[in-house]
This record gives sequence, structure tokens and C-alpha cells, in this order.
Amino acid sequence: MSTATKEILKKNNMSVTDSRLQILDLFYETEGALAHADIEKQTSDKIDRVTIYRTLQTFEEKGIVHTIPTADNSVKYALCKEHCEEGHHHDNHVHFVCEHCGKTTCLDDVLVPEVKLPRGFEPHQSNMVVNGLCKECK
Amino acid sequence: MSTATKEILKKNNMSVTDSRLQILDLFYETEGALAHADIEKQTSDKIDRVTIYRTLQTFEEKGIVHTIPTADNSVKYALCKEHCEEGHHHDNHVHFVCEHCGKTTCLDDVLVPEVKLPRGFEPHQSNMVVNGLCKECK
DNA sequence: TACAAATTTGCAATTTTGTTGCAAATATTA
DNA sequence: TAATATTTGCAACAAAATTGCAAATTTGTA
Repeated sequence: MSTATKEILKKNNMSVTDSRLQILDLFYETEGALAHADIEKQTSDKIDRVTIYRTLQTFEEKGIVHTIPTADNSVKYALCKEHCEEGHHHDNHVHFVCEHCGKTTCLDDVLVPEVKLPRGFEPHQSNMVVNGLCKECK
Repeated sequence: MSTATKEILKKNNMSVTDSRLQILDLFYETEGALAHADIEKQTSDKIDRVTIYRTLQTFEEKGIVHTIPTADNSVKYALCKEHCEEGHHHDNHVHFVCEHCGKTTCLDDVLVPEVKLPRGFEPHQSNMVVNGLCKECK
């Protein structure tokens, strides 16, 4: 329901609008990540494509969602589970993309392992995406 | 020079054409990965956009280059250093993207570590991208 | 509650990115 | 060198994303 999502918007100093509520609700109802096209299909036709782009961008800036780098280079978004503040993401968990159904899952409990980089490289953030088959598709 | 790259094309059963030589030379001259736009800028205007798309696709199929999934979801290509055969890539190394200069580097010696997935997930391939500052930009 | 200010939205136009079909040009093979 | 096969460039198209701006909605305040 919109009550909880409403609070999230307020907490982040965002105006509470119908589009934002619908899109945020959708994220909470959905298991796995969402692409722009998914959101367009699964929300009211009243919401313009452009609004969806802008909403996703705002959500990302506010630390509500994060983007996932997938192997096929399609942009996907998922809810930030915790610790994300404005302008600074902590989505240091592994993402899984199913090769069969295409669903992208945040493995919140699997942290991206540290790696030793060659001399001179200063790491700030790591991303890891695993492709394979999910439970349902095996 | 084109002599070496020419051999690579021949070895992979590809016709030796000017476009392919130019693009492959560019990869050998360039440290770090290249996006389609980079190639378009840095080759002769005689080479058509479409040809670049098709050449990159062919190179990938032949195992000459591989794609890199970056956090900003732009498609980048880098030379496969070794072991890549037609239709089967072994680019299981970590990629580094500099936040300052934007350069993408293959860390050929840093292998993507294995992670333990939750029950039910069957991994096939892993990708890891580290963001931060490179030697030059620190 | 009502009003002014600030923010957000939708539309239209445009840009960027990627794809396809096909004839002309180029490369390969014999 | 001629015949065959492959590749290229062009044009048209399709999809994805961005921008400016006026209208609509939301917010803060009286």
C-alpha cells in the first residue's frame, strides 16, 4: 500500500506524487529488478515515459534504488535494501541474472568479495553480476 | 602496424579488409577498452557506423574482443588476451573503470573470485567491475 | 482553507543508438 | 584474371533517451 511508500518519499524530501507512489509501490511488490520497459508496462498509461526516466533518476540520486550492470548492457534498477543515503550507495551485494527467464535478483546476503588490485589502482566500489539459472528455471 | 593484425584476421578465417585492420589496430594501440563512439571518432570517416557495429560483432564472435558490463551500462569492448576461441570466451578477469578519466582497464591477472550462492542458484559466468581511481588520476 | 511559490508532469521535438535490406565494391579462390 | 563469396555503405527504420516549456499538481504559509 501507498502508506509506507509515502513515508519513504517524505523522508527523502520528495514531493508525494501519484507517479512516484505507483513506481515505488511496484518496486516493493516486485521480486527482482525492473527495467524501464517493465515499469512502463506495469503502471498506469497515464504515466509518461519521460516521467519514468526522471523518477528513476531521482530515486537513484536519493538512494532509493540502484542500477545493476548486466552482461547484456540493459539498464535495470532495484531497491536499495539499507544503508543508502543521498548520493552514496552501498549496494555491495552480488546480483544474479537468470539466463532463462531474464529475472535479475539482488542476493542481499552475498557480499562482493574484495580483490587485490595491481599497484596504483585505488578501488572505491565493486560490482559483481553472476549469470546462470535461478531456482525456477533449473 | 597492420602486418600483425592482418595475421590475426587470417588466422580467424576473416577477410582482410581496411575497416577491420583499422579497428583492430586501434585496439592494439589503445590501452583500455573502447566504446563504439570511441572507435567512430578515432578511425577514418570512410568507415561507416554500421560497419563498426558489424565489425565489433564479428570480432566478438571470433573471440578477438569481449564486451565489458560497466556500471553506467555503456557497451565497451576490449581485446581478449588469450585463450578465447570462436564462440567461447574466457574473460574471467576483473575490469577496472576509473571514475576520473573514464578509462576501462582489463586486469588480466586478477581473476573474478568464486562466491557461494544461496541454494537453488546455478552459476554459469561471473562478471566483476571495480570503480575507483587509476594510476594516472590518483 | 486558500493562495502563492515551488516542483513535477506531459507533450512535442530532437538526439542518440542500434538494426535491416540491398546494391555496389572489395576480397578470395581457383 | 575471372567467378564466387564476402563485406561495405547507403538509406530507411526502430528503439531508447534527452530537453525545453507550458500546464498541472503539490507544498508551505497566511
